[in-house]
Amino acid sequence: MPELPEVETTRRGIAPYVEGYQVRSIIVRQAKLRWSVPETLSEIEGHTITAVTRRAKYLLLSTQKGTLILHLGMSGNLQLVPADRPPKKHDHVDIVLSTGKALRFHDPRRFGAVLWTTEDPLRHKLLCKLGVEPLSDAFYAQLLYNVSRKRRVSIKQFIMNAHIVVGVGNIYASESLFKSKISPKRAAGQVSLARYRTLVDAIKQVLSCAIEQGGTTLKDFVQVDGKLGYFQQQLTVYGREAAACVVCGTAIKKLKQGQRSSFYCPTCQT
DNA sequence: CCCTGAACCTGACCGC
DNA sequence: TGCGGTCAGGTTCAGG
Repeated sequence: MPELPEVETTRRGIAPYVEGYQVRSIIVRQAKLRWSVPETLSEIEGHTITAVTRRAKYLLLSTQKGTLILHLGMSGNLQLVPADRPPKKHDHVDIVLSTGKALRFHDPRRFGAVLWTTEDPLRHKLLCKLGVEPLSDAFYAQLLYNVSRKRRVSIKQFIMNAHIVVGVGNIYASESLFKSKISPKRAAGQVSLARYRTLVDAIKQVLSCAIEQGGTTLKDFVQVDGKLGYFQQQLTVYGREAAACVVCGTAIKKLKQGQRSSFYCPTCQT
């Protein structure tokens, strides 16, 4: 379910109900997620969550004792529910708070993760090799240009590589390339500095716009309050195979790149 | 180091 | 109604 805007929307949604409150208990109904939920996660019980932050698509719940690391995978979501509400199918983990509410992790496909570290979370194995945040000043055209020289991988796969830049998921990768008029098939090493400037701007715009909209570009995005996000009909190419390009009317094409679907306008994007 | 493809898992949908 | 195949918003890992 989540791309970066959905994760950021989730972070903003839960923060007011979580920050400053104590964790009463952890309930694990299904420990087998992407990685097993560690037994040591119970160490968080009795500690106060001091901050909810995000790195890439990971949510970090900090306490004095350690940090709970959450990833929503493909199909995960977090909801704030009364702690005594009966769990539904795929409600794998509850973080029960002293307020009587629980942060409930739901994830049918179980590609998500709930981890615990007492070290600096940014040094964690999963976080330490991540690329730059797309909405930060550390993400700029010259960086992409330099890193992409001699790379033959497609530009689409290149911008989705989390070692380079994080948070550009499959939908927004297609959308950003359309906005910057670059073919997803073009080799990353064959993209000019000028075009990387356009692309970086497009990625920043597409992501921040989606965050402003509340991350509701995804049709089944469930917000923290349980409401379905209002699906904005604003995707210009993703999921629009054979439909008319919003700019020139050409039929949108679909192709597979690195096992993922890409959508593009063969006329506008070169 | 770079690149590709398999793997993890469930559910929805489509054609027969 | 059932069955098999395909597809889905992510990411790591093994191997060439």
